[in-house]
Amino acid sequence: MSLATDAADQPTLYKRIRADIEKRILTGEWPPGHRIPFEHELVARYGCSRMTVNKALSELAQADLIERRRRAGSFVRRPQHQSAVLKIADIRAEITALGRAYGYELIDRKLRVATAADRGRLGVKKAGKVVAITCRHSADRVPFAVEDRLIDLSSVPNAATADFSREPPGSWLLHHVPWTEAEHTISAVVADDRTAEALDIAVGAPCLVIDRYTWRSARTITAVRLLYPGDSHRLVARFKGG
Amino acid sequence: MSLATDAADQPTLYKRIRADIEKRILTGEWPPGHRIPFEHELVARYGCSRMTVNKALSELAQADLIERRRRAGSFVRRPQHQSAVLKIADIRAEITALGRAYGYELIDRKLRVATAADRGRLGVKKAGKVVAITCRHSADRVPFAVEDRLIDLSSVPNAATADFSREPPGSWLLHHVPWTEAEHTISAVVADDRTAEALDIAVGAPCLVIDRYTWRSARTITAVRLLYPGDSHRLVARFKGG
DNA sequence: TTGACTTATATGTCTAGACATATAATCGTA
DNA sequence: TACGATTATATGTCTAGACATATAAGTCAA
Repeated sequence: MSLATDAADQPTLYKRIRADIEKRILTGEWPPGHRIPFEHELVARYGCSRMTVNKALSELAQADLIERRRRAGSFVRRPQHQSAVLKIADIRAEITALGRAYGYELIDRKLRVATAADRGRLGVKKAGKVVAITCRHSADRVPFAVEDRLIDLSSVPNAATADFSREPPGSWLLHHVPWTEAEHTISAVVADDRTAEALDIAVGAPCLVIDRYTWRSARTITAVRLLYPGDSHRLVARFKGG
Repeated sequence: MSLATDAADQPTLYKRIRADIEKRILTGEWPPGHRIPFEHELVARYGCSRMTVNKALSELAQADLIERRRRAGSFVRRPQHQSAVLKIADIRAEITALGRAYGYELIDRKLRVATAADRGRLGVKKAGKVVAITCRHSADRVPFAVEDRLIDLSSVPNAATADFSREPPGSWLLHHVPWTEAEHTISAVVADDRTAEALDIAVGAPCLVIDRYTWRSARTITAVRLLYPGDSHRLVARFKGG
């Protein structure tokens, strides 16, 4: 994530090793797919112990700059062409973290055999059962977001009996179901009647939309659409570059 | 980033330690500002060496979940009230990467002494000169985004003479000016007359907005607002958890 | 009360080993 | 040739130490 700077600014060895490699990757000297020197080679080059180069390489791997493969070595990764990453734990945590009072309201909960629309949304073919939930999150008693969620009961049978009248489904899932993969799509819409009412905004007002799909090893867990008032809510990201 | 999963899925100790702490943070059990047990306490609790807990804590620090302070301890960070990270190199690269034909049109370019509004937007106090640019990006001849940009000439004097009629300012800056920090804010608005015309959409149609500020070590370089048609454009992020 | 100095302590980095584990490469066999 | 078993090897994790360093907290003097 960060760029290589002068060695003078980075007295520690592992940072220098990391910066050296990072620089070669970012300048294109080592293109995607290029094999980085083995740990034992770097150990020899820098005259340090293996743990030191291992720390440097581990951090580069954590930053997705390189990929490490046992027995094969470490390789420069293809840059995520538009890597948009959005990490949301859950809304309750988000609001609480902002120091505001969290409020939750279950608007609707239905247990049904998946309709064609449900199946399309979840990306499944078989017509199993699903739970459909509509609820509202608020911060300091002001509507913060409305949530429209579908949970695949064949993946999460427990969800059929969970009490979503008090605990938001996102938090419940977070505590009960581990996930392996997720996808977020951010877009914008204008509020329809139902949304406008739930968010207490005007019909036609802009809304920020986050669609999230969550899988557990190729098995769909849940699909959720979150609608935020577009003028008040913002997704902010701050990051370092070179 | 990742969620806590069963210990069975995470055989290694440092990952379990990391997951345990992560879970407590994400569930709010350990709120922002809370002091995490000292390394030596975790060493005692898990019965392992200090390097093992150090690795767990280092990764949490790298992921910005905690902050480590010498002599004081490790503390839960206030989550970037919604930690959204969005890295976009530039629109031209984005469109090209999608395999679509990139088109660019300069709509307006003005060189002026910064107005009060300009200064507010750039976050500077002195009334230096700025370049204000409005342009349009298209993909396969369909409007993709309109860009409204301000460049601080006291930070980037070269921008005064750069030819933005052919090269988009984002690409030009990327190649000519190194940056150290950036901030993105994503929101939603409805199209006004000018935007509707530029994007060839209806007035009142939803638009996704990305505001980006770029700095070079505390010095503002540029402020840009990108407007995308909200129904067609989407920011997609896919990531792994667990 | 303020400022300068000292001290205690938690983290930061590093070492020289160890064993585990996934897997590329090799070899042997059908 | 194709496939299965074996081996070599690079990474993954871990230990029990070490010294460095930033800094919170305490001490003492002006």
